[in-house]
Amino acid sequence: MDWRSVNFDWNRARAFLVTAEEGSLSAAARALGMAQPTLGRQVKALEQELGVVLFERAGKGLLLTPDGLALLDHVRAMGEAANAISLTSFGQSQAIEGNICIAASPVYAAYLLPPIIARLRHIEPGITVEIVASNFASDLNRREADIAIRNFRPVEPELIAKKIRDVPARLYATPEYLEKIGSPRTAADLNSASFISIDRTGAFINGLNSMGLSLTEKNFPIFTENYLVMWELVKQGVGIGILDGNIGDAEPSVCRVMDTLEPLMFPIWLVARHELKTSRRVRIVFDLLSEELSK
Amino acid sequence: MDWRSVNFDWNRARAFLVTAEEGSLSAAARALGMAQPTLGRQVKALEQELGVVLFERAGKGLLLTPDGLALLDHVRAMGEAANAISLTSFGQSQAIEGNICIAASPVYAAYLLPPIIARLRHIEPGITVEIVASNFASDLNRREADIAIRNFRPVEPELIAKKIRDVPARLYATPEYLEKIGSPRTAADLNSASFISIDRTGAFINGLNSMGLSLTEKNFPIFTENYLVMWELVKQGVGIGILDGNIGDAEPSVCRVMDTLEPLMFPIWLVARHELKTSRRVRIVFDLLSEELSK
DNA sequence: TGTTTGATATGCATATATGCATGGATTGGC
DNA sequence: GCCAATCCATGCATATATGCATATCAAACA
Repeated sequence: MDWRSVNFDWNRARAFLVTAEEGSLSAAARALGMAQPTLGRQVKALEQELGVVLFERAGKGLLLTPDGLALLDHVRAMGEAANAISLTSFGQSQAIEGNICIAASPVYAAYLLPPIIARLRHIEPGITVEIVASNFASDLNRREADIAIRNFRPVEPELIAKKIRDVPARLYATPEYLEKIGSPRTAADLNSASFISIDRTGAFINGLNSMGLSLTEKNFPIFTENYLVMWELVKQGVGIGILDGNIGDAEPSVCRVMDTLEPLMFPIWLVARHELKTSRRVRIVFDLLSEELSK
Repeated sequence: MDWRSVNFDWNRARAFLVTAEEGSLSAAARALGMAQPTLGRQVKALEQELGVVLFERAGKGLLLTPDGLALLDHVRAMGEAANAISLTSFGQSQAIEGNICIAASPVYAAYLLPPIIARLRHIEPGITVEIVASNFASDLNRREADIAIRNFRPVEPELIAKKIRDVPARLYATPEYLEKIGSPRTAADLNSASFISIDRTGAFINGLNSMGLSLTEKNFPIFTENYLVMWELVKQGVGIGILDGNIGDAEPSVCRVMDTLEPLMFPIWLVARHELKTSRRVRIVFDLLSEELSK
């Protein structure tokens, strides 16, 4: 076969791809962990090598030329293939040493993961861990994470998912706050209580009312989208918040609100890519997470 | 997006692809026009980078491992895309044939441009060149030229201008002439020297005096508006002339006058129409001029 | 068994690419 | 209209990769 046609610098194609997708050399350099001048020179070199003007240098940022646009599709294909190489080789690597990236919600990342990570580091000191704490489901297929802890059944059919168990969500507040609002014992007693809201859409109210309460918007004077902030507010005695029962029960400064209330149940799913089946490292961490989260 | 998964050395993937397809490092090196040790090191580095053993080193030739085989499909996909990039860009770079008109002063046209044009013709035989040698700024907007070399910042805001660098203007004469006037070493020694003037307005005298000389009209017995004529007069030992230091220094028959004299600095600007951004042909010539004039 | 052939590794001088620091230019906000 | 922020380009010291010459190795063959 004649390989001359692929005999250009492939790294420069990578530079072009990331630059085009990110929109600027600086952003691309940050994404790739390289220096901006390096990427600039690589793109310029690719233009010379291919004899095509890829970008218009336009003061702020770069502008893709029509020629560059025409090439972008093919470069994207290269990137997809490169991604597949990376994922496949990651799965085939039998080395236990290496990095594992775990995605979880901020609450789980802050309160559930630390002791598990500590144990993992003790058992397998060769494994380093990266934690992506986000409320948004990380894209495992793009390797934003290797393992994800989610509270819903994953929709991606190509992913491996394991349901760990159902956990209760309960209401918590400080004893001082509960005393202040008259130590509520029935749902009606909570009609004048303050709740810390964690969404704007009203789904939170509906969820609580489905537990048997009858709350209105006036019960939610405080809003934050951040669960950790909500929890700190609850611990400070500002109002009532809802949280995973296992985490709430472990916090000594708060207590359950109306223990008789039936808790809201939700599932914990552990999700991984197909490489789980071939990579020892992923398997070890997955199994450990599964075991610890079942407790 | 997360680009970490494509952030490995793509050239090493190319090395793996061609090696696997050709069956040996030596054959792959021949196909790619590289040295065999280079390819061997690239493949080895890829194995380390991915944490996968790709080849079994077996005395005669290499043997693909199952892991390597699993990756080969994805690497082939990369190669296919790379091939598409190469073909597409080749088709697009076909359109560079045509004429380019370059405007420059007669001196630059005579002494700076010829080697650059020669190189351009060598690199891009499809491009033909027209040179407008004039002291008057050609009107690019009227397409009197596509690219202009000027010694001042262009005033037209719609033109694209790139400052190449500042060049020194120095005094030159033949060694014989300098000896004849007493080998001048100070500014005062030049008070009886003959200069070849290249303007009538007196700006030339003022320019020289701003360098530290103290000349009067009697020092300018010869006038020509043509720099080339002036330079020939200097080379014939008629008197002292001023010229771009890079051109003057390259002329063996003359030498600098009073080397201690601080040279008069003036800029070189490369100017083009907005078309530069869309025309590969203009871009190629512009970049070449920029590169060569920077030397 | 010795020899030839075609392959992969290694040492070293050199070429090439990279990062850092900085300059220059443009945009957006106050 | 000025200032700050952001982005691209350039110069230079350094790190990295490459090529050449050569050593080493294994298999085929006389």
